[in-house]
Amino acid sequence: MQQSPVPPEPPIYRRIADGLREAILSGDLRDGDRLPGENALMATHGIARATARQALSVLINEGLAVPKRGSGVYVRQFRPIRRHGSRRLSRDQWGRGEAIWDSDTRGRPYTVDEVDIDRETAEDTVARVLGSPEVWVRRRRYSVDERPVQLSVSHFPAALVEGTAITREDTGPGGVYARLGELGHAPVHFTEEIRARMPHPHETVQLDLPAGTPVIVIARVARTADGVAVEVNEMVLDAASYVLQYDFDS
Amino acid sequence: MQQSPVPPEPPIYRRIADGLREAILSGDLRDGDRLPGENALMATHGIARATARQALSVLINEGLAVPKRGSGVYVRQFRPIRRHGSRRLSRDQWGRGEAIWDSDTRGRPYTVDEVDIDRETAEDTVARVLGSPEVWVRRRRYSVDERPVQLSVSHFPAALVEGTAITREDTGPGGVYARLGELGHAPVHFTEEIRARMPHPHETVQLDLPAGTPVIVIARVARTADGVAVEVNEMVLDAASYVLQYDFDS
DNA sequence: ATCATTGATTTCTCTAGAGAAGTGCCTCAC
DNA sequence: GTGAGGCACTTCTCTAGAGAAATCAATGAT
Repeated sequence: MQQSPVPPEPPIYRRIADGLREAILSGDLRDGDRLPGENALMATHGIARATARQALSVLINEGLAVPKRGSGVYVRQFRPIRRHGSRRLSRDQWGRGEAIWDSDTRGRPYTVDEVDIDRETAEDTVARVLGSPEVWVRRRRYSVDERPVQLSVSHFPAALVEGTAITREDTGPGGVYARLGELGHAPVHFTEEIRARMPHPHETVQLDLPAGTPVIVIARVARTADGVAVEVNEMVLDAASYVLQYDFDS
Repeated sequence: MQQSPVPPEPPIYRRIADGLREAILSGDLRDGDRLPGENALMATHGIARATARQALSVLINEGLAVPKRGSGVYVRQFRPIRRHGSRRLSRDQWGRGEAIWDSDTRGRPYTVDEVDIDRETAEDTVARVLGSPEVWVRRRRYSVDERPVQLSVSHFPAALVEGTAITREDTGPGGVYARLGELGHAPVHFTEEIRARMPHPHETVQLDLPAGTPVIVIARVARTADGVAVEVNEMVLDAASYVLQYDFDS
């Protein structure tokens, strides 16, 4: 147990990264600004290419910068979408509460890029919650402003939705929840479980994620008034594009 | 607009990373298992050290592996704590003098490592929400099983809590919410905003985060029945240690 | 004016090698 | 047995250099 009398200096690449990060977080470098590239860092600091790249990779993996091959390295922009979980209780009662984080509140239009509907045998966890091994699965990708921001996989008990519009691409007005209501299984209770992690490779491709961007994973279970689970929906969100909001009373 | 007839092969380091990832996700390599290191990859694939390191760094930045200097590279483990949102803040709990955190850990003991209480001038956003530029700030770090898992910074309007136990280290039974209740400002409405991002350097140090671990940031605003904000709490969570849960009705 | 080509710039991938620093195991002295 | 020292192994940091691939702007042909 010996005390280190002199804290060792951080390595070169880290000192350079620290300096650049400071410039970004302090606002000296703003969204879309160009960072000094490999060649610039090599010249100004007198270091090898690999060391310059290592410094830049720190910022890239932190999600603060994005490299554009053949062009340069740029400060990452962050303009999140606000996704409301439970708002109904609160909205009317105490009016508009002011938000902590800035976000794009005006509703930007969603588009659904890809739709894929199948009848499958569910994974164990999904099958257990839904009480049905056979499920209909709706996979969708949502985009905002031409940018993919969310993947969504919905599971429905096969016996429940067989033959309904839920098994077709166009679910009709009101979407799947309206159809479930018509079947006498209107979802009323919701549970959402939230995690965050680094994306898997296929998620990186489908969401077009740069390095250093985590994903938020939401697993939502919708239940009827009787407590019967009628939908399990797993959503994968580009974390840089979203702020989730939940309002509730004690 | 030319179609690429032959999809180009991914670079070596990526193919190696893909193989190792497959082994991890498929379960061939499990929590704590050791991955082939730099030297092993160099020998088996006939590549340079830098290339082997690049392959391993992919997995490390994805949070799937953790390097231990002088020892090796190991598969990462994931054991989350469940944090209940809308359910945990029930009046019953803090009315009975129980801390909020108790229900988070499901009986697992938590410790407060660091406590720091100050009177400060708040940032703009916090000042605006609380309607008070002067605030008392409580900074805390929570650990479970000797591991730091959460940083928490609470803000209270200075005029409201001046002279109360909220400005002292020991807030007494029931914590700050019980004290606010005694002052006639019991928090009833809650708003939580959630984001995920890569950690800042000081967060990496304070939470002892390995590379490739995002943080979940929660900004909670607590309001009285009149809609007056009495607390703004920003929490930073080790994303690998948490699952958030919110229950609500439509 | 519009389109194709060229060339400079930039990031990306990889090789080869070297020394520093931390870990863990084994051996040896006590 | 118990602790100290040594040694092999591991990751970490960095240098120097080279070609591939993408971008962007300028140039030239139509």
